[in-house]
Amino acid sequence: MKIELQTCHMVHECHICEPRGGCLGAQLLNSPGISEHLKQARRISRKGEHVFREGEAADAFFIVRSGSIKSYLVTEDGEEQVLGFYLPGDVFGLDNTEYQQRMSSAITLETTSLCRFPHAYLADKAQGANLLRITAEQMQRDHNLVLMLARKDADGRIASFLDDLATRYRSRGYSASAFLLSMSRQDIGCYLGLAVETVSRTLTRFQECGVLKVNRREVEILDHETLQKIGGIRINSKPANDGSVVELRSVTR
Amino acid sequence: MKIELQTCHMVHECHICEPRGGCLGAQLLNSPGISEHLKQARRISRKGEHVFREGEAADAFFIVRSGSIKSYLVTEDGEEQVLGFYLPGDVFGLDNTEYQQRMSSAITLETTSLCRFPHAYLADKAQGANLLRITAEQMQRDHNLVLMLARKDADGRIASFLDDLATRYRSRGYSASAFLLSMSRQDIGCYLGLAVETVSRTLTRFQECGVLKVNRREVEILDHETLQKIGGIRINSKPANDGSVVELRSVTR
DNA sequence: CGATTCGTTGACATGCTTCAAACTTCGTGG
DNA sequence: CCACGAAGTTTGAAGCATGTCAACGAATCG
Repeated sequence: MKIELQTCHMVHECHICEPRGGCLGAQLLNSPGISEHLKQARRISRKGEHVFREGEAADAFFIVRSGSIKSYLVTEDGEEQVLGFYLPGDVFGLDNTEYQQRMSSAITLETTSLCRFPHAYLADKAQGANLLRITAEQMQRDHNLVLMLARKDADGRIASFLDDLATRYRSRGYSASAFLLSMSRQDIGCYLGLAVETVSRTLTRFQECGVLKVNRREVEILDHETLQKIGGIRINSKPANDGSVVELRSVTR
Repeated sequence: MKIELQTCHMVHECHICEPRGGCLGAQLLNSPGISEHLKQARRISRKGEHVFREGEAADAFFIVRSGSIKSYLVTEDGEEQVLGFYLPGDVFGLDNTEYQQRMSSAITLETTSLCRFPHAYLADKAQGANLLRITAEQMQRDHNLVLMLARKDADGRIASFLDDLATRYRSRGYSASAFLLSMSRQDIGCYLGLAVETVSRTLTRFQECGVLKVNRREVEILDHETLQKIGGIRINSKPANDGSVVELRSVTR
């Protein structure tokens, strides 16, 4: 099997954001008079380097230009819990404590190019609405993870995970059918609350069923529909409004 | 068994917030010239009434004065996923989409008194820092839930859940050893990703081990230490800083 | 007072973890 | 460039924790 692999490398302009309806990064990058400043804030990290660690002072957030980022927590016993993965176009680093300390750590999964945006900068430009959107997106992601962990079995979690990756790649202009996993089985298991062996076995079984092809980090999705079916339940996008009135009773004292 | 039960009812002043170091509610309530306005915004809901539903337009957030609230999502197949419970002093309703729609539903678990704060009001008073704190707290809670679902077994989840309730009650001036569960076994299971039967069985076993006494909604914790030990791992409060330097490499183009 | 919801308990099935081993790939230093 | 060890991936076997199904008693509600 030889898949036409699409990697995230060498994307040097933020047009990756355009298909998403103009993300924060695009808006900031296109604002007049600041391009030069931002270009100086561009950084490249090699695989396995931390962008920031839990507890550090937070004075900036980031946008992925190319590569990928793993967000994770460390528990008391030294185990890690992966909270999510950030792909090109994703914004991260806005989830800080009230004292502006990092609530999680962020590490590169491969050679990664980032843009760094100082927090103060955001306040100056009154990008409140954008900040709101990023925060809302982050919460939606967290809720989705909770839903997966609480209600789905291994098959459902893996299928949803792959489907989510495919969707995100598509929305950024990459192939949704063939891509390279930048994270290890370990990371996937740690994200989905599964043992590595379960991740591996499930992928193998999916392959045997003809849903996808997988070889190490290379993934080719053959049957998106079935994959989504296996993924099953997800957050209801439409309000569960059955026509009933709001029941909140008001009592003035 | 007859426990001295402490309920949340009849708390009519927000001094419940004081022990927490002055919460948003206390600050807003104590601000000059607005008390009257807020008092008019006080509402009482009976058990099982929605404060808001997923998808509705969001124009206000709330603080629990007495009673308790369940926050939840509805999945495509009509199942619900509980995201959390709010006790007296807790702020909720700030987690909205970028279009100011509710991301989750909120329903009362018992007769509940709330204060309603219009969003516009928050902006006017420049309570940005407080809003930041609430959002950060919300994210911490979400992360904790993810951690529980991904890494803890049934015993650990139940123990952590009870320990968390105890801690929150203590910080609000209630007894941390004896309290009344306002949520059903169903709700607890739906929150922790467990079947009702598992919740029931686990509580029974904890009682047999002498860790606690439980009778329906009445809970008395006999051995906090063991409960915490069972709860096991939690988010590491201290940064995992092993003295290593920040590894982010900067490259100016 | 009957109907319904809630909580408990038992028996059984099973999906996932754990343990173990082998193979492959990767990185590093000789 | 090769050799070696470390790390990542896969596969198998066995054990067990949790879900499912079923039944019953207790509390609650109208």
